[in-house]
This record gives sequence, structure tokens and C-alpha cells, in this order.
Amino acid sequence: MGRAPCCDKANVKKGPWSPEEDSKLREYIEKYGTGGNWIALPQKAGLKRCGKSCRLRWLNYLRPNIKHGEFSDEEDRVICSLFASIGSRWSIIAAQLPGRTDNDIKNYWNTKLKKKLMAMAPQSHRNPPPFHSPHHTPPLPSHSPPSMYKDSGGSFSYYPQNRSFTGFEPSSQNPSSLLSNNSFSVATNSLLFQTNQEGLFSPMQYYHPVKDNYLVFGSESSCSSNSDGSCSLIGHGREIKQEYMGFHGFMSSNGYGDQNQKVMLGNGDNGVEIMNQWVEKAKWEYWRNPIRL
DNA sequence: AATCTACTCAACCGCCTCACC
DNA sequence: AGGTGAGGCGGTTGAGTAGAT
Repeated sequence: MGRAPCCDKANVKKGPWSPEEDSKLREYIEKYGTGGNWIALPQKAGLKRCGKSCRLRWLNYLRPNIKHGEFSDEEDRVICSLFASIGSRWSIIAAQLPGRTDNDIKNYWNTKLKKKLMAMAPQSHRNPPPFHSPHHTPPLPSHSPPSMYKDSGGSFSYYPQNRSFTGFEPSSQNPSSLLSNNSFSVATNSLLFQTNQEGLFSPMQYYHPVKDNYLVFGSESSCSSNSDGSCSLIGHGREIKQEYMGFHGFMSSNGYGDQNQKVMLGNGDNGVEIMNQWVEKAKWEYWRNPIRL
């Protein structure tokens, strides 16, 4: 039983594409387009390839205006900032970098950028600083927040599939009042980010991958390294129920975090406060630099 | 020169979502 | 409402290559 395969695996070629295959695919698409059906395309184009493989080859390599080669500092900055905000949503990140593909960015992050950021980290991962530090405050734009913040009635969408903001009433306050005394930091995957003086996320230091995809708020207190490289912070934390303030709904429905991501409060007393700041910051980040698809 | 190791990145796999029937 | 198939996505793999020994 199980799902029917998308193509006849026995009769499709796999592995690297030859120049002949590339030109066949390119010529076909330039002439007829994809026809909205990748599965049927290879047969029409005379290719012994799976439709998915054709799609990938076109999107990642043959498509016009694909940018290859070194990433610029500006691209690095955008990737870091977005990764800190939304995690490994490579397609969304790629949408902000014209000419770059999600695969490209993913590879770049996994092989180079992550290491680069770890090297920039000022301290050993064995002794991470508190998650929340009062030293940096994002600069605040002089203009007012957009009306959508005040008037959205709890519903706006800026991620695909019309995922909408639900379960968290947008604040009618100017975000500045919520952020004026606070910086913001977040641990994601194996890096700890913090807003810098420009209000952008920047890598603060390497942080051990957190088991079970937890997102942690609050002071790290007795965080210590275990022999397997994990961090014992989770063991001291308190898991927040998903319905807490609608927070999890906000996170997952808007791409901040994901459906399986659990939320933890750190050991300190400031976890809830910081989590709330995180939510406000996420909204603020969106307002400053909306992701439009 | 030969071998080993680390790294890169194109491509694949499998899951999820959505549109259509 | 439920089933099905295609598209899209993120995670992972592995062949090729560069650098070290």
C-alpha cells in the first residue's frame, strides 16, 4: 500500500543532468512554458526524468536570472536577520534575495554562513550569556506604525497560503513603548541572536542545538553542557501550554517557529516577560520590514 | 604520487498543503 | 466531507573536488 509514486521510478534517469538534458528542458520551457504540469512535462520534452527533478533543475539552475557565486555582505545580513526571525524557511528567505534559490541559500547557510557566524561568536558556547540583555535598544522609526497593526482586527497575512494572524490581539500601542527599554534575543538552531543597534538580529554566540526543537525564553540560569553536547537548560524549563495567550498559534500561523516547535520558559522569572517582548518584537520586525510574497 | 579527509553543492526523498473532483 | 494527485518545501545524501598528509 502507500502512496503511488509520482513517476515510474524504473524508467526515469537519476543523478546529474547532462548538457543535452539541460538544453532539452530549457528549450521546451522557453517554447511552451511548464504548462502548469511538471509531471507531464518530461514526456512532452522528451526527457527520461521525473517531473519533480525537472522542476528542481529548472528552478535551481536553468531558470533565467539565477545568481551564482559569492554571497555579498548585504545578502549575509539579510539571511541572518531572516533566519533569526523565521528560522529555516528557505523559500521565504530566497524570496527576499532576487536571483538566489532556496537550495542555494540553504547550502550556503549549512556550509559557510553558520560557521562564519560561529567564528564571530565572542564567547565559548559552554558559558552562554543570559537570553535577555538590556544593553541594546533597536532604534525606533519616527513615523507611526501602519494602520494594519491597529485595525487588522486580529487578522492579517503575510505568509503563503493565506496563513493569518490569529489568537493574538494586535496591540493598539505604539510598539516603541513596548521596546524602549529592551533589546531582544532569540536562540534558534545552534546560534543565539540578539538585536543590534540597528534593530537587526545579529549572531551573539554559538549555542548548543536545543533538543526537541524548543524555543526558549527567559534567563538561562544554570545552563550547562552535557556530555552529548546538549544543554541542560530544557530540563529546568517550564513548558508553556500551546494555548497560552494564543502565542503558539501566532508563532506557527505566521512562520515564526513551526507547527512542531515547543515553547519553553527559561529558569528565570522573566520568561513570560521576554516571551511577550519576543512577540512584540516579531510584530515590530514585520512592520519595519514586511515580508511580501 | 598516492591516499586520506573535509568540504561543497546538485539532486533526491519524503512529507505537507492545496486544489480539484 | 473525503480521496487523490501535483506542487512545494526542508532535510539529507553522496559524487566530485580541493587541500592536507
